[in-house]
Amino acid sequence: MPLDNNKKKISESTIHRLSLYYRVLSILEKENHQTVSSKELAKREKLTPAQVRKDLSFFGSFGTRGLGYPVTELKRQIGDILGINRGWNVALVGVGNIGSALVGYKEFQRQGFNIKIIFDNDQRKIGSNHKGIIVSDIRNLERDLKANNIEIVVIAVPATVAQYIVDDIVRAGIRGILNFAPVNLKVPDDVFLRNENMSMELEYLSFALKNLECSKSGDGKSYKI
Amino acid sequence: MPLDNNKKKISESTIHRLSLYYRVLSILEKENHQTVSSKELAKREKLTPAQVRKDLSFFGSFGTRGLGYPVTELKRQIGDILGINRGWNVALVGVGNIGSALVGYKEFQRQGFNIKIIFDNDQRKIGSNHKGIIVSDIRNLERDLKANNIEIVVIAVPATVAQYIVDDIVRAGIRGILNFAPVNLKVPDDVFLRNENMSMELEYLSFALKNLECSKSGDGKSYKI
DNA sequence: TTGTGATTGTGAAGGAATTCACAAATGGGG
DNA sequence: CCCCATTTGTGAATTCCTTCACAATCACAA
Repeated sequence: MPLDNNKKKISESTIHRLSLYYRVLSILEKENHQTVSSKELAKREKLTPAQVRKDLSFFGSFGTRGLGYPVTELKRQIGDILGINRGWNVALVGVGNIGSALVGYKEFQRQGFNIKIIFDNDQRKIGSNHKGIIVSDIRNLERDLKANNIEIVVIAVPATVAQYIVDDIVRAGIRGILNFAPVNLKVPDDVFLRNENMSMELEYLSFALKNLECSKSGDGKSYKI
Repeated sequence: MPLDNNKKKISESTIHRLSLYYRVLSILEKENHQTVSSKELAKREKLTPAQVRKDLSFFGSFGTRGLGYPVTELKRQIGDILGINRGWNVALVGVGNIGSALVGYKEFQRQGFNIKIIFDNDQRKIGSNHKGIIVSDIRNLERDLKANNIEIVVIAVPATVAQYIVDDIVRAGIRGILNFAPVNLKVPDDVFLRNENMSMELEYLSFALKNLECSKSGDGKSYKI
């Protein structure tokens, strides 16, 4: 048993919901709301007020009884928890279909993820300009990752080569990887790998539509067959 | 109490795992495996064998005791369950950054999602050719959705206009919507809406890296703080 | 034909996540 | 200055999901 004492377990879903709260709070802030109740927050994300309060309570007491949560302050707090206030240096590997879309994806910058460098192995792409960033040669991956203090790498290369790229990235000391290739990558235990599987939700829709006659269940989260 | 009898509840996570199984089975098929055990299947997706067997058991008995599951047959079965064998007519709204990436995203076609028509409201884009598809005027949305027998619509428009588009889509009778806009959309109860939030996994990485010193827990699914 | 090793399918147990329910706290109004 | 309406924070209860554990079954070999 390692030193697990006085450390609370935070589930993956709680973290994902923090992302949702953050987004809603950004909107509320623009709409000039001073405070927001767990009830309102829940309604905007189709959750329960208790869920919102419990999620937040893992990290502290941010609200005022009788009033709710201070919008701007809570947004800052969640940003701190998620670590997106500080900003991150991100590299992108692969400027194909998906890659080029990600370079211009405003939402990333807005959340503090700054794409500092882009890699590709295609001579025709290397040296070209994408939204102000010159595409680098993948052969200089390790050197350039270090030179740019990259902390997170986004992979948008064909599935067939993704594992080789990941191996190089890990060797370069990167601990955080977001993978868009539709393949399961192997990384050491001390590296965080997350997958973005864009077909998954479509397949869920497909399943839901196919079973339409059986209708949605109450919470919209599960289906009868 | 409605007529819930003899209807099993299938959770969202089970469906998502079916997607994973399907992908692995496609690979195993290419690698000419005849059969696969729950153990092997589990290993390839970092799950437990029991999980694999239970997931499948919700839908039937596809394996042979002592042998495992027949690769090609199981792939077909899961394809049937997910509804991706039959193919779906998909429309895309918005050919910006994300939209144009999705048009060329091979994985969609491979899973039976065929983008038949593309809409935009930008006069400069309407009429232009994207991977063999001529961009249609959003003003003809309802007419063209019906004319093309569209069943699923993918939304890749700016967050500010997404709700208006969705309202139109719902009015046109579409029951399945995949939303890439970073905003929470309202749809009637009988419409299936799924969100693809590409920042979410990056934010999860951010959280994980920020809390690195506290280390990963055993299963890599939760973190101590 | 029968024995053996492997693997499924599944109730039951265990664990995790969500919801409930209420005491504690607060701001505002009279 | 105190009461009331409101909302938080949180143990306890509940629901949901995963894992365990083993009987049932099968292919294959001898």
